[in-house]
Amino acid sequence: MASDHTRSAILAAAERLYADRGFGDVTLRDIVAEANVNLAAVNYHFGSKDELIAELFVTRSIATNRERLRELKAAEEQGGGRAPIEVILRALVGPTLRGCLGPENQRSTAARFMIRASIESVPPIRRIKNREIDHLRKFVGAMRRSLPERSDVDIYWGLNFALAMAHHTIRESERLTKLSEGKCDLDDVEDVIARVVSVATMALTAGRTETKARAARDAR
Amino acid sequence: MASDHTRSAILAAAERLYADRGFGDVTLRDIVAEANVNLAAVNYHFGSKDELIAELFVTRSIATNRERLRELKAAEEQGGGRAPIEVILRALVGPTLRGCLGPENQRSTAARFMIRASIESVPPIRRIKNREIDHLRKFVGAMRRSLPERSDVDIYWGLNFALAMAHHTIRESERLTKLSEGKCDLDDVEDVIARVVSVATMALTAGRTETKARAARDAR
DNA sequence: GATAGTTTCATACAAGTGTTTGAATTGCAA
DNA sequence: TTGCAATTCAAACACTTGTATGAAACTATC
Repeated sequence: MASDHTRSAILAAAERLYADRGFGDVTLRDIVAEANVNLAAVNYHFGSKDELIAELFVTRSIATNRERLRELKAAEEQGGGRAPIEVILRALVGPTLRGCLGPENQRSTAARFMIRASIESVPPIRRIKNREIDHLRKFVGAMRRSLPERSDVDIYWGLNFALAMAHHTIRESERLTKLSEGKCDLDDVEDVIARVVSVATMALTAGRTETKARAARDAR
Repeated sequence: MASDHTRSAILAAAERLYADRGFGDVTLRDIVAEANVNLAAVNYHFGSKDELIAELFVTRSIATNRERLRELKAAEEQGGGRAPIEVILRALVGPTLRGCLGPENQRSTAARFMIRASIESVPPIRRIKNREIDHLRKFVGAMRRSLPERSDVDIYWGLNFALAMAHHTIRESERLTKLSEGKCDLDDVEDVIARVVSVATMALTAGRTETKARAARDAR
């Protein structure tokens, strides 16, 4: 297994092409041309196209998840096993947002790849995402400890909305920029994180949901 | 143009198949088999596969947008040109959520198709979605009138988050059900709408973001 | 430096795709 | 009925896709 040169050239080329042009119209032939390797090398080193994509995605999402858990663990240790909800939420959405937003011209290939993966949702990636639930449960646990008086249902909804805001902002960042005519600064990642965390925190700490829901329903 | 029989049979079959199996693995041959028409009929009546998909999506999203604007207009007229923010948000996310959620076994083909369109994001559909901005501007206008003291940036972010929660909940409804082990009832559409509207309203009406964030941080 | 295992390569394969063609059929008007 | 346009049809076209093959080139070990 001398140099791994071919293998990593394929990975790099594939990530770059997928990031730039999406999964839809990048073929194995495009990839091997970009990597200057033989067509058969993909199947030799990865088994199939789908496994190549899976490896790319797994690598990146493991890195994100590790960073998430690192932040979460640090926060809980500092708080003696119980972290403030904002810090938990920040650990949940911060790494993803930091990894995908920021000044467009200095976004890493990895970031652009993950944005694509978030937009296009191709089968091998979807399969991996479905296994992400165990990872999320760790955040559910931390949130329960942070807000013990809160019902499970509210916790789940809060988690869902936090992820919703983060992922949707990544997916539709271009549209938001256009809609707001540049007034929403998506390059200021920390501001975006603060906004998402703030709203998610409100969702989780405001008066009981049934009350809110009834109030909202009656308001019409 | 006697009966339109073939044309509408293709539309119905395509919508049903796409809804059930996704855009990825439904071919024109699948569609014409389901519709009991000849393969060439698709190109004869629609020009191309992409135009067929586009027509399906346009039809459905026009219907949703019309419903949205109907609710918005009604609300503003009732309020003398200015509607409460909750009602505006409800007009924004209500029709979409009502169209896509609800008891799974009684979801219309149209609903399941729109969920697919929201998950898979195929090129002809993406092109159409990009033209949705003008439609959203009408809601920006209504929100400005409803919250005149609010900055444009906050309005845009509020709109973004409202759409985020609605669309993400639709896209990931299966995962939320699994994560919460069924505790989050996605069949109760009006409850989902109330939750989304409630959180989005808080996002738009709470004190300035920095204040909110600090307050939330201090609240522990 | 011969040998065994790994990696690379050109090439072919098999299957599936959307689209086109041109003849047959149908439906309607003169 | 005749004529003409619209529609349907079977067939083929043109092309791309991911994958498999088997020989060649390399690499490291003895």
